[in-house]
Amino acid sequence: MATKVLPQPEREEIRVEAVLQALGEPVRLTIVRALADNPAGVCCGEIELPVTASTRAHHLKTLREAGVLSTHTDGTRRISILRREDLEALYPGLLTGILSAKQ
Amino acid sequence: MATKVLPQPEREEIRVEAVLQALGEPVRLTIVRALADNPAGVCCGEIELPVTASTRAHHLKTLREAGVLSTHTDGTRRISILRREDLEALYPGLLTGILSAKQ
DNA sequence: TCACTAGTTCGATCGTCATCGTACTACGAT
DNA sequence: ATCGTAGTACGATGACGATCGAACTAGTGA
Repeated sequence: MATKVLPQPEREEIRVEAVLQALGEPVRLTIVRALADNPAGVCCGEIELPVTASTRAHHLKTLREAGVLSTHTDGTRRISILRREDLEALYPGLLTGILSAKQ
Repeated sequence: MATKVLPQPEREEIRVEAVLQALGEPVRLTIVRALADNPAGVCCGEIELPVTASTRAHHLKTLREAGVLSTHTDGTRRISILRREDLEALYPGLLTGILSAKQ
């Protein structure tokens, strides 16, 4: 089945501006919250979003390139996982703070 | 001298999307870092920025309306202060995480 | 009163990006 | 092989926002 990890920045390549800009978009923040609720990873299509599939793919790419999430293939599906460890190492408390928002 | 506080959202009116969007802009992040280094407040013009005065005013307004900083008049000057307490109460760890970034 | 200084506001411009539809790729099942 | 499903890539469009200059406001000091 040869799962494959999609290209993403190394931990030391992650820039805080990119992370914040990625998180500062409502749809993407929804995605991040969904990923936070599912540490095992989520299939992109499972997250309910008010946008089409192509827009969804665009946001996932943005989040991946910013270093917020990691994506690996699983057959025809793509599983995304929040890069908690990396983000916590770089910006301790940031993720927790964001997720603690009462929305 | 009657200093006056410029209009800003109450703590419970602050939205995490607005905060993250405000912080996800390089110039504004520079401003926030400068404010973090000066808990007593900073006069807008003192922060070295690669933009004109009007753009600077625009960014300060954005940050104020997002609830990131507070501004009060002091004669002809305007002093801005990071709303650390409010942000820490709403999103504990967020600010610390961002500021701990090695840039 | 009359400048001078600090800063805002307004309108215009320009770039970026969120969104969409369509076409495409890749995997799985029949 | 063929079809269906999951998702991406591309090109176009429209909206938002970063930027600027110019005009304006307000406080300070001569």
